[in-house]
Amino acid sequence: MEYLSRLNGQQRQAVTTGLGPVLVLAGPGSGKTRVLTQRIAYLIGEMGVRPFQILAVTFTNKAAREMESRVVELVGDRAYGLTLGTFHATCARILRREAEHLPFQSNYVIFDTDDQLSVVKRALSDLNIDKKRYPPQSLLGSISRAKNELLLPDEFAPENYRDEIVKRVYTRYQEILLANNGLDFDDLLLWTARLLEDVPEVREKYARRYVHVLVDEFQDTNLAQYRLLTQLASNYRNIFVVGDSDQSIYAWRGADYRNVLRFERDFTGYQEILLEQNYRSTQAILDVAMAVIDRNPNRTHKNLSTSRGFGEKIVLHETYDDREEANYVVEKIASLVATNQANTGDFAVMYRTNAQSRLLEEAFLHANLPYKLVGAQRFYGRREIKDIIAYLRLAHNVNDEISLTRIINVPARGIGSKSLITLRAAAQKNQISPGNMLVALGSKQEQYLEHFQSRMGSVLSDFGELLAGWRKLQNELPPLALMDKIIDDTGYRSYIDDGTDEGRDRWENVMELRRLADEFKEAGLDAFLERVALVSDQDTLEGNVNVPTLLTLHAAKGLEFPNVFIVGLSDGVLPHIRSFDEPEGMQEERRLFYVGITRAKDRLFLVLPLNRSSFGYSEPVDESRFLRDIPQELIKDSGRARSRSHITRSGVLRWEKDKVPTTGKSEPLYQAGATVLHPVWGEGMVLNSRIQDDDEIVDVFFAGEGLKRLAASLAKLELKS
DNA sequence: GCATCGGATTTTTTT
DNA sequence: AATCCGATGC
Repeated sequence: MEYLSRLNGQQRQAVTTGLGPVLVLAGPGSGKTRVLTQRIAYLIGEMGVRPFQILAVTFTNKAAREMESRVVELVGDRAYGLTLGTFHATCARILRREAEHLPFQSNYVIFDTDDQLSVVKRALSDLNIDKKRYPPQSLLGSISRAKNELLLPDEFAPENYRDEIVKRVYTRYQEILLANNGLDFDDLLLWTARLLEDVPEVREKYARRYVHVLVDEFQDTNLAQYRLLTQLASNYRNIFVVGDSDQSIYAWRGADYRNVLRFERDFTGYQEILLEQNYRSTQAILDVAMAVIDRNPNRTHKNLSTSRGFGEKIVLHETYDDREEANYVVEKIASLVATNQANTGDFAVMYRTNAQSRLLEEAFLHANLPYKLVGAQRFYGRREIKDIIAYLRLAHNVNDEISLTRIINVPARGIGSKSLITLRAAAQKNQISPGNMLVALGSKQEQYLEHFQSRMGSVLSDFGELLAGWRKLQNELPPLALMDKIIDDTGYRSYIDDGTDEGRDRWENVMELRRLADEFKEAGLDAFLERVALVSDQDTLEGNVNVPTLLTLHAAKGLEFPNVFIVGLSDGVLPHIRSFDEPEGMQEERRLFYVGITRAKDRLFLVLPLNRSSFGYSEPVDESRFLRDIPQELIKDSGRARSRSHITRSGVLRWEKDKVPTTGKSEPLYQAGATVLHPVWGEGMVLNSRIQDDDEIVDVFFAGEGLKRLAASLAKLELKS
């Protein structure tokens, strides 16, 4: 129990509290994860609770993994059997196990946002609704909101004409999903919650098993998640939730702060514990954060305090435009690293919208500085990855028509839209799915051939034969082998790798996916597909790469960095223009800014461009209204020139242009972050190094000299440890 | 059935 | 600026 001594009084109270409902209100940096993990350890180690009786849910796999490893650190293999995972993954598993009670089969596939959009479009065309008048995106939003409120199509009560349309589309949408044996993200929560509410024996089973339920980021739960939790905790009422309403930034996807009120109402006699002591940031940063968040109405003021001291004032910097904003960030990072004030991995650059990452990436590439970018889209959104996954999904579940439509003619095999329409019609006539019709054609069931012209029939049968083959192998081969067979059968490699640089990149992405598939030798195709469907953006954050991180403010939640840049602080970006109409939205923007600020441990840089390019044009922009709320005495006197007219396009340090690194065989001797000694310039910091033509090219930042590019064979560098 | 061109459209945030 | 969609021609 020696670990308990490292907790403060409130934390210890939370960790060691007895049975019953507990609501922990935890400010940023107050050791929330620590409390959760130690609570689990305490239950296992001191209260004699068996791990399989504990359920802990988070929002991202990364948070789940981190909690798991910390629990293992504390109690070792006594943690074995613990249920710890994201809401979505936990639900996905329950649904596979309990599929017999539900209107789909256990080998269902999970539809991502793109798939969902395809389904909406299908529904619109089935119903003859004009998608110009009813944009699929917005209909999908309405459907998703309904699902988050646990409303099935026939329970959806229209309040206006648009709702009538939504209801019709939603009805058709859900029919299509079920016909495809597919579930969307919202369904995972919806069906699990409904299952627990509607089938008493299932509820009993889980409510009796899970003696303790723990929830991270409670402020981000939606109604479906809340109802799910109350069902799970219905037997023992040992529910331990941790959250911070000031960090609620997901209302737009159904998160409902009223869940805190519901909790207070439904779990009477609950204990409330406040964690206010901050262990992360300097007081200067906390003062800025409080100044910003205090402007939100209807909240109780939290007094964030730290024992870390005041620290450095924050930096507010204006640049001419967004391009120079990116350059400023890169230069600032380089100079802090070069002057030994920080390590390369100590930085995060945060922005409101994903599109803002592009200029930043360009600036980093230009300066030859490595970086990492958080965002699942980056990988899983790629065409080649989606193609391969669609093939696997189809092999796993031939009813998945969305995947079928995606790849039936990729690579081109002469099955165009005409054939597809004919296939669909024929399948419908025979009361089977198009996938099954193909499999039948491929298995030489000639009776179906009569629906097609001879050439069409033979191309379809050929493809059906392939599909039938994969389907058979799907259970025998590990995911990687099946993937290779598909790539081989379809000639996918020569299709994608056309000899261009882009083609090579695309093939490398496929190789990356192969590597991931290889990790699922034992777990199987099921688990692999679930994993690729439920990756979150944060999950793409690799742990130990020691380079700056680029990420959205949303993705930054739960993380911390010594030095944080928040860029694009102009009105319309942060707060985003789409939130201008409703005060609720504006308040959420403010919380988003607050989340960003409170990620910083030591230094905070707020950067704003005076001009911004959008759709190809550069326009002057106003500064973010949030900046006006920060007291001057917390801001370092820098960057904010006497007059805005002093800030011009000129005088920007441009880093040497160079070619992309070649593919050398050996490893660079000098690693980014290492200190080297040069006979003339003295001590410098390695920013980047790569092998080029049998030599090593090293970029070194010398405090007095600036950035120098050196050839290792000539420069006589000495590596200091 | 497929490639190409031109015009429209895009940008909120994500499990 | 970049991508997507639909119409057109081959």
